[in-house]
Amino acid sequence: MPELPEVETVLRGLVPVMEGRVIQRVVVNRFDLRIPVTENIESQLTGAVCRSLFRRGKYVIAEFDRANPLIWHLGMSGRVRIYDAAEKYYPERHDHVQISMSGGVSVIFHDPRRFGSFYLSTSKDWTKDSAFSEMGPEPLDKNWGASQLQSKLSGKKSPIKTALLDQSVVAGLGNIYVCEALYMSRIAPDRASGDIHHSELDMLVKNIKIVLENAIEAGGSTLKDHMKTDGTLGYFQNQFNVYGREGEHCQRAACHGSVNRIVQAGRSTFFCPVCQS
DNA sequence: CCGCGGGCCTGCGCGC
DNA sequence: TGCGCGCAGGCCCGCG
Repeated sequence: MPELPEVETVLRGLVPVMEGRVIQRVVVNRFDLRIPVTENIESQLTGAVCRSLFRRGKYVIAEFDRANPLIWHLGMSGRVRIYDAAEKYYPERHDHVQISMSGGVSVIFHDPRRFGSFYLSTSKDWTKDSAFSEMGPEPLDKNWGASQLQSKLSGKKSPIKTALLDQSVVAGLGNIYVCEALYMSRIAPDRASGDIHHSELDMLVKNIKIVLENAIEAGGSTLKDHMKTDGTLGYFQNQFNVYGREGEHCQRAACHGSVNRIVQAGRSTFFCPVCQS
């Protein structure tokens, strides 16, 4: 799925069609996502005004006037399509939820692997939902820096690659951007988290922010293109330095290394063993 | 408590 | 062309 930048892109596509509008109809085709879709979600959301739509980590949250917040996650394969009033909806396999908004726009949640979620929080306060109780800081928050990261990593023996995937350390990072940020920072992925010097973490934090901001910017332009064509909000192809480039020459001109792939905690890690140490 | 492996699902690309 | 396998950007659970 979608890591933070993709979720942010989806969010930006949804805000203009959902925020401030009334939900006119909800159709759920499948309730058995990894976390089941709330029973009766159709009746709970029909007629509700979407007050605000925002992102936390890899989740999209919608707040309503008369229903508890919607906790929406795209899992690994989740996508969103948008049909405006003039367009015909062409159903596809794995279209699990359709939301019709006032103004005539329909939002489709499509997720082949069904690792995503689409449920109403049991609390009026979304922060009380268990998805967020242990969630770490937002990496793009101005207040998130090397000291905040270091406090989460101190004493940790797990490799830095694995630690950065832990949403309680920092929210929103996934396999791709962790690999990219470590490469940019010249930090080897198998370094013990607790041993990484503050100055290195400072570089790492800066690069995490840069890689995420660049991806969001790329998503923004992709979004513009997609909105003109098929209305799909999903992944966008990005130019990665190491991710998926096993065997290729390191992108750093002066480096004679090549991209290696190893498995850490069951996940592929791509890195250059020459310039990352 | 921590860290890892497995499981949840379907689809895709690869090698044979 | 068909088939089996490995792999996939996430997250939770259980085990050692």
